[in-house]
Amino acid sequence: MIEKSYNPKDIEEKWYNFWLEKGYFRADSKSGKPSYCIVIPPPNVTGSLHLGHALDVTLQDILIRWKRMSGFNALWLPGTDHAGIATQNVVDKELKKEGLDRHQIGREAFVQKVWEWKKQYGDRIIHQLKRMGVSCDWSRERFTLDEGLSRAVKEVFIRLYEDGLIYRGDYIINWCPRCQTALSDLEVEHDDVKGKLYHIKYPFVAGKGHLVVATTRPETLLGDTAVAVNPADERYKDIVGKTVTLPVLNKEIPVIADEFVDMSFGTGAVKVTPAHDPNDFDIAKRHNLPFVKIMTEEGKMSEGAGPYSGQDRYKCRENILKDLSDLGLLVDVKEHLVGLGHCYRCKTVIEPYLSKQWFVKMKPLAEEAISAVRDGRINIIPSGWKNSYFDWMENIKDWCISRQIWWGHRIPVWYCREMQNEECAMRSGIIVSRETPEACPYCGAGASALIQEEDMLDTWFSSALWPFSTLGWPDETDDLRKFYPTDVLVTGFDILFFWVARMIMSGLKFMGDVPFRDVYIHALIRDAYGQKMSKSKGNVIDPLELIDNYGTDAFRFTLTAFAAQGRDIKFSVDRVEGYRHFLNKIWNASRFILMNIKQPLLLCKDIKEIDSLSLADRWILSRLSDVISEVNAALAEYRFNDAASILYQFIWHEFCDWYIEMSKLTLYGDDKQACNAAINTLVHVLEVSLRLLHPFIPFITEKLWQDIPLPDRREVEGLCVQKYPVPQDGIFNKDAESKMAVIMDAVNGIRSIRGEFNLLPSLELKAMIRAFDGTKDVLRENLVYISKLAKASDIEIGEDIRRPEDSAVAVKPAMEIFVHLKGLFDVELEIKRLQKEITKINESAVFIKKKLTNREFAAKAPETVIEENKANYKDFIEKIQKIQENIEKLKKWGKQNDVQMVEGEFVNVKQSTVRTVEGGHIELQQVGAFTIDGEKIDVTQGAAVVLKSEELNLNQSISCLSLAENASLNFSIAPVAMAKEDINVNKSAVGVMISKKIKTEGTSSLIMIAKEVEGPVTTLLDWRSALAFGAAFGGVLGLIKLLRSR
RNA sequence: AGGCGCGUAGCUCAGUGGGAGAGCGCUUCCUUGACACGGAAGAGGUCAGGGGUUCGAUACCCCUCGUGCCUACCA
Repeated sequence: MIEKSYNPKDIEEKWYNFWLEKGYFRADSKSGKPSYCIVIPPPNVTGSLHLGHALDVTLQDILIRWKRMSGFNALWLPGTDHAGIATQNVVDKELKKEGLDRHQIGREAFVQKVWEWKKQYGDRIIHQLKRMGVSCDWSRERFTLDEGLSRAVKEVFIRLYEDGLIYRGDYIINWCPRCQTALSDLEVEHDDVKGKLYHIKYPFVAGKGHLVVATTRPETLLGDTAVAVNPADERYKDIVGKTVTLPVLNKEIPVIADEFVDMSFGTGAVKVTPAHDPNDFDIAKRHNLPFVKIMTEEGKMSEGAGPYSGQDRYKCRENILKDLSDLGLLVDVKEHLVGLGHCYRCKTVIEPYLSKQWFVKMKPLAEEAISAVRDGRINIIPSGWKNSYFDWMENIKDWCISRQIWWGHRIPVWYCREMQNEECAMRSGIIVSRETPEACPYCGAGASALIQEEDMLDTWFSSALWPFSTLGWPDETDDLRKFYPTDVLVTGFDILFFWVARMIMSGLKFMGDVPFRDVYIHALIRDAYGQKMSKSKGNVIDPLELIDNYGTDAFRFTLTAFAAQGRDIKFSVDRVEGYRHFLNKIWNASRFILMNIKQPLLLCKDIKEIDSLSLADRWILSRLSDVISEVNAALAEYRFNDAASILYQFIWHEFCDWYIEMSKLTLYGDDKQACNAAINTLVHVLEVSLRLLHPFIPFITEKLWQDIPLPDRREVEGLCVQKYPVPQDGIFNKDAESKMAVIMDAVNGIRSIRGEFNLLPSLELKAMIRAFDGTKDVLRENLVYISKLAKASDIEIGEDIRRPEDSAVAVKPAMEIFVHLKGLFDVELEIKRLQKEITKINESAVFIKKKLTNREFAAKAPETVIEENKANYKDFIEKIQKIQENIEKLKKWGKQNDVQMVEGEFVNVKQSTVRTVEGGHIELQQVGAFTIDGEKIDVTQGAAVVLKSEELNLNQSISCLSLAENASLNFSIAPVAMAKEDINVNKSAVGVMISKKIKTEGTSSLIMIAKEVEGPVTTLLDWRSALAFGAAFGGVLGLIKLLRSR
């Protein structure tokens, strides 16, 4: 027997190992099945699992498991990324702890160290992924620095170079002074920072006067080689061509005219620092200005900065401002918001820096990539991201790919120092080669004359090849033939440009085909307040902690349920707990079903072979069929959250709340055949549901599925390789669904009355239902269900039912339900209730009426809409009328139902004792009868308890009176209704309970009876309070006051 | 500066040109033989505000406010 509640820890590791041992995740490059392939966005090898990964892989796993079960040769190719700068930084830090720095130990030793690090910690992320239950083909795991992938990187570099798409040159690049490397534009994060705009005087060399320039970076004036104004600027018309003196350095620089200058900004005059600003660089190129570098790679002032040489860039700013101020050249300082670039790895402020780097020409590559998306060869989902994609692609700039780091792919370039002939010189001695060259291929200089390029490639250069390099490219492998193009790429939008766009470009260039047909872009996960999670903010939720606390399945289901397209996810732990409850529900439903499979097994192989399916059976099978199509459809469109909620709704509210409850009737009944049909249906629906749920919550479904004693089970097989359900696994049956709707209406109607009158769930009700024709027949045929689910032992159904007195009503389409309430009835409450319902319906009715009477509507609205509205209106009006009739009737009754106080007396008292909850005991006195005014009253249910002791508390014995079980009390009392009206009591009151609770097998029901007035006792609704109350006031046997209706 | 998105129940969010849904939370009742990680019944919304298109707008368009993000060379 399985445990009472679900404990994920017991099963996850076991079944993951089972899957691995069976090799279920392995794809077959020779398979004849259609293939389906996803390459994982490779996490950083030194990273650890965060929520973003968790979401990403959960969605991929859902797709892969779904496709695998749906008969595809599914390959999910896993791997990790070497993450050049990030990994290098990590190892740098380690070295620092040892008091070392990578330059001290040298390049080779450092790289060796990183490899060791990778060996030691590189598996961590993989282990963490496995805990997510991912069904990757681990036999194909790749690492971007693997030999094969490195070969692909070299090959791509060389081919791009040969095609003239890679070049080397001096340009302004983004330089991180801390990481000491160039970065691509994408690797710079822009943040608006409060800064200042300084207005500085540049005196004219000839004559008096000066020009005022505005700058946010005064320290760069040391590298100024001109001042620029707009040629159209009237203010400076006569100044162009003059010479000004560069403050502090007293260098003469020209005033030039360039259209770039924005006349409206600052003073309209710009200092030009060609070596430290990309715009100034362009201006300088146009005007042949000199380039003066004033900073070092560490972000300190260099010799070019003259007297400030050696100072930190910010210290220098302070000093220069002071000097300018002293010289009277600083004329104004204004607050100014500056968009500052920061290194995406270390957040250091980026320095635009003139430097010799390698670049990829992007425009030619981008063109094809744009049309691939435009013409639909690649589908971006949600499609809103297409705009961003096009926008970026159409304005793409060349990609700086060289990095001054040691960990990664070294640029396969050598330089010939000798350049002995023209060709060699023409090529600047650049040798691009797959192998280390023995000699210069141009001038024949020997190996000793050749120096290898020190720089490494941007990590994203290798990631861009991931969809084909992992499949074996440049070799023409079976995998490549079979799985390229891959089917879908699942990732967050944060790497759309970094990675997705570049993969598309390189796939098209080198494979001649798109790398994937769909790109599914999911949301980013934020914390409960919508903030991005980051270590520095300390708001990071560790997925492994969630897994430990709630289990992988609950975590996965939460992520899935949240994964609505196009919105960020505000993640909170509470939600995970909620979905764990869902798993517990599944667990217990399974437990119930497995417990009820009776021996010998009567399980049938095919549910369609079972005759004598009941309405409930047919209904749930029909619902199942529908759910199967909906889930498949949702998955096909990447509507993960829809799929999750469809399943949640079905399992919990249809299967558990309705079907399982109904099945109990047949399960515990005498009809063997019906019972067999029910068991088969239960098992069938469970089995199919587990298959349906498997991609979402693989562990619990596998475990439970293994526990089902299926007749044709092959012991060794796992659920994860079973067929994914198709609609034929259910049996669609419209008739059953509409009949069930009638039954549900009836049950809901009765339950509503029970709930609103606060009647005990255990109280058996007596109901009458007025219904006609088909509805009547359906109700009659399925009376047992209504009786069971609504707890109504006595139900009468007919066309000419008349509403009994003291009954509450529920009006449903095609039926009116009356529930006898007898003494429990409260006219006022019922009238209020019904009037409220009328108000509600009336609002809708008025609205529709308005529409229907509008001539334009009748003329222009589509026929179907008009019909629909008419039908709705008719229903509303009928309902309102029926309810109104009921209200009228109630008002009449209300007059007769004056409340009276009646005295009564118990007779034939026998005594017995039961224990109270608190450890005391209650003496029960069995009563043969009960009289009021000498008239003998029958008692239907429960025991009337009279507290007769003078001073009782709960730990003392309480003498009670218990009424005979088979007696009946015709004018029973509505305890709750009374209590709601504030019963008033005084000290002479006697507490009376009519309660089944006191009987061993009983349920509870409570009545406080009171005489005369003094203070409300509304709160005395639970039986312990009642006992206490009775005890406090004491009581006298026989002195009973009853509220009596009529 | 431009672009994109969001604003729906107390919270987190679905959703659609024909008068609004879920989960959690809340209120009341209940230990009935899978489950209190449960069952039953309720309460709760001018669908941010204003204008327009339409027979009809929460949905489509425009504007405003609030909010988040992306891109960008404004010194």
